[in-house]
Amino acid sequence: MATATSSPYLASSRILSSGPVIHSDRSGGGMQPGSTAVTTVSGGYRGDPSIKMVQSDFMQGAMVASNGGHMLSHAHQWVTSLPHAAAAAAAAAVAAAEASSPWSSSSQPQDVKRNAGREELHSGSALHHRSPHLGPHQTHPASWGSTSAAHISIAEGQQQQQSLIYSQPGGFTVNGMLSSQGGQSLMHPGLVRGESPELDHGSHHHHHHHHNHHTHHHQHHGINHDPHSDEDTPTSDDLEHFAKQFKQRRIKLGFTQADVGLALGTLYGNVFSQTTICRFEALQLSFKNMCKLKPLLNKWLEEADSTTGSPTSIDKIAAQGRKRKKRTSIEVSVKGALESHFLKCPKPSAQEINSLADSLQLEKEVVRVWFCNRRQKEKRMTPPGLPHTPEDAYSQVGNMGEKSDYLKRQILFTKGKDVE
DNA sequence: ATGCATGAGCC
DNA sequence: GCTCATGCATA
Repeated sequence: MATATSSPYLASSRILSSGPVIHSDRSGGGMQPGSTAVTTVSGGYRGDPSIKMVQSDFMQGAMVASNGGHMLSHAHQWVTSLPHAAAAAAAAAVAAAEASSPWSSSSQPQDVKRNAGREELHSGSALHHRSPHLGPHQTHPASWGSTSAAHISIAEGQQQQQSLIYSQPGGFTVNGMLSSQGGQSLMHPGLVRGESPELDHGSHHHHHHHHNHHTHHHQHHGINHDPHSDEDTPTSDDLEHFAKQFKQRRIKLGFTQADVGLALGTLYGNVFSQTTICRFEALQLSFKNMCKLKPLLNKWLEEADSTTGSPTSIDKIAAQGRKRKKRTSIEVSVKGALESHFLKCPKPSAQEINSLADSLQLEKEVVRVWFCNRRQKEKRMTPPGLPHTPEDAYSQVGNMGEKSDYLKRQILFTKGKDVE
């Protein structure tokens, strides 16, 4: 009721019913039989803290890469689950205020938007939970590597200033209800400060290679330039180094990426997922985003190894009641088609998307989102399609001569230091 | 580790 | 509708 998102899927599923309900309807642009995409049906439960944790931890350890194969599913179906009564008291209150939006009925962070608190972080009590396991793992699934366009534009011409400090869905910390241990509700950390004005290029063309994107220099007000200080906009090199360092320390300390994400929540009120931490370590975030997270992670790092004996386990704040569309699995061949279209035209018009969707037998929305994600991927610090296995890396060092400096260092980066 | 998805804010 | 930050679900 409160939020009327512009999501086109609103029509079909709504919140109601208990337990997973499969809706197999779809209006406008539905898939035809023998479609090229499959929407898997499985998960669909609302966030259960414990499960979430387990999943995250598990994720890091196991890495089975076996794919049964895709079956052609008829219509798409997404699961709707009920925001059942298990909601935590505080959360319930917030959640109650809102219950629209196709799949997510979780409360939105409408409380603290950007601009809210921007004071320095006052770490009350540092808590992080250790993961009992600590498994050595890693087997990277080969990326669908065929990505050729490897030009990364770190922060293109248009600046958009996001809300860097909103609380996450589950973290109703803003309302001062951190039901956890110590209780103290933490405010949002301030860190949204100045942007580096020298983020080059405004070029939207990814069809030629630029080099040395990391070679930008900060030309600030002549203050101190301490790469280790979060007072200053770091260079790509700083970030790269920090990321590596961070990962190393984190592992030594015995924390998983998920642990860190949660700890950040307890420390600063901003919970992050395993995904984000992972992407940070792999430099797969935008330059700007990296800069934003660095101070936080740095802070955590300090807290972490200084507190190397503080058990204090926290409870996991969970995102309750989320109904999200099932992830569409796009066939490899179709991906190829999309990819080639992307190379020709990274920003297809609505019409183009429509026809493309039609020819590929995909929903328009799926295609649109695909392009959005693809574009976003292009903007990451680390170009997509880089080797993820030492072998590949070695083979690449051979003909390194033709690659850009940026790519070179990325390759070396992934090759040498990237160990977990 | 990564693919597809959501949503806020901007245009 | 786009970008950008972020994450669930999956491989």
